[in-house]
Amino acid sequence: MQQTDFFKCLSDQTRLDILKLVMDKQEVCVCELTAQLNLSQPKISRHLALLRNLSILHDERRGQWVYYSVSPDLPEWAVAVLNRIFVSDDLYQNLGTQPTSITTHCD
Amino acid sequence: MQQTDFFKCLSDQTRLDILKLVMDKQEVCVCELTAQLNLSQPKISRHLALLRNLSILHDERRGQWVYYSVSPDLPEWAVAVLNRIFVSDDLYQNLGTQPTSITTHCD
DNA sequence: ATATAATATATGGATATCCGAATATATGTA
DNA sequence: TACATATATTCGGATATCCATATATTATAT
Repeated sequence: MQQTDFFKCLSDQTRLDILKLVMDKQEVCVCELTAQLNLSQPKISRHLALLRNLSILHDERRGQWVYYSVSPDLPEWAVAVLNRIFVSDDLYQNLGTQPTSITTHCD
Repeated sequence: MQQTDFFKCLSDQTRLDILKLVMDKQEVCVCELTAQLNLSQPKISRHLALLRNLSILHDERRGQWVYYSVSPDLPEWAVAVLNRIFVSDDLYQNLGTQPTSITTHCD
C-alpha cells in the first residue's frame, strides 16, 4: 500500500463520505451508502471498487447484499489517519465510543 | 482548508517528499529541495506553489533564497496527519525529537 | 423459467493533473 | 549597467480522473 495511493483515495469527497460511514457503522451495505449519501448506485460502486482494490475496504457478500468494512489488512498508519480525520476537531479524544447500530438489510 | 484538497496534495510522491524534508528540517530553501530530491527546479517550484496556495507551506524570502516551512495556520488535524505519516512504523512514538541541522545557504 | 432487487462493470466525453521545455522575475555582484 | 544565481510561471501535450448512461451479473422470489 503506497501512501500516495491511499491519499489519492482520500482526495475525493464521495470516498471520504463512504469511509466516514464505514468507520461510524463498522459495516455498511451498498444500498445503505447510496441512500445515505443520495448518490447514484454506479457512482458509489465505482468508488467502492477503488477502495476495495487498494485493500482499504473489505467486502463480503451475504445473500443479495454486499457489506463493506475497513480492511483488517489496512496498515496502522492508515487506520490512525482515518481515526484522526473523522472526529470533530474539538472532540477528537472520544475515539473509544461505541459504533452506531448495524443495519442488516435495506428497506 | 478542505480535507480533500489537503489529501490531494499528499497523493503525489514529490509533494510527500517535499513535506517530509520540511518537517524534518523545519525550514528548507528551494535549492536544497532540488538538490536533495534530485528533481528539476521548475518541477519543485510548481509543487511548492500548490502547497503554498493551499496554506500548507509558508514561504519567506531572505536575500536570493526562499525558505519554506510548515504554515502556522495549518489546522491541527492536518499537522497530526503529517506527524503520523512521516515517522517509521515501529518508532512512531519518537515525536518530540530534535530536528536536524538547519541549512542557511545552498552551496 | 421469469422477474426483480442489489451490485458491478464498460463506454465515451469533459475536465484535471503532471511533466519538460522555455521564459520571466527577483536578488546580488562586478 | 551587465551578468549570474535563485526562484516562479507559462505553454502544450500526455495521461489520469470523474461522471452519466447503459449494460451485465448475482441472488432471491414466484
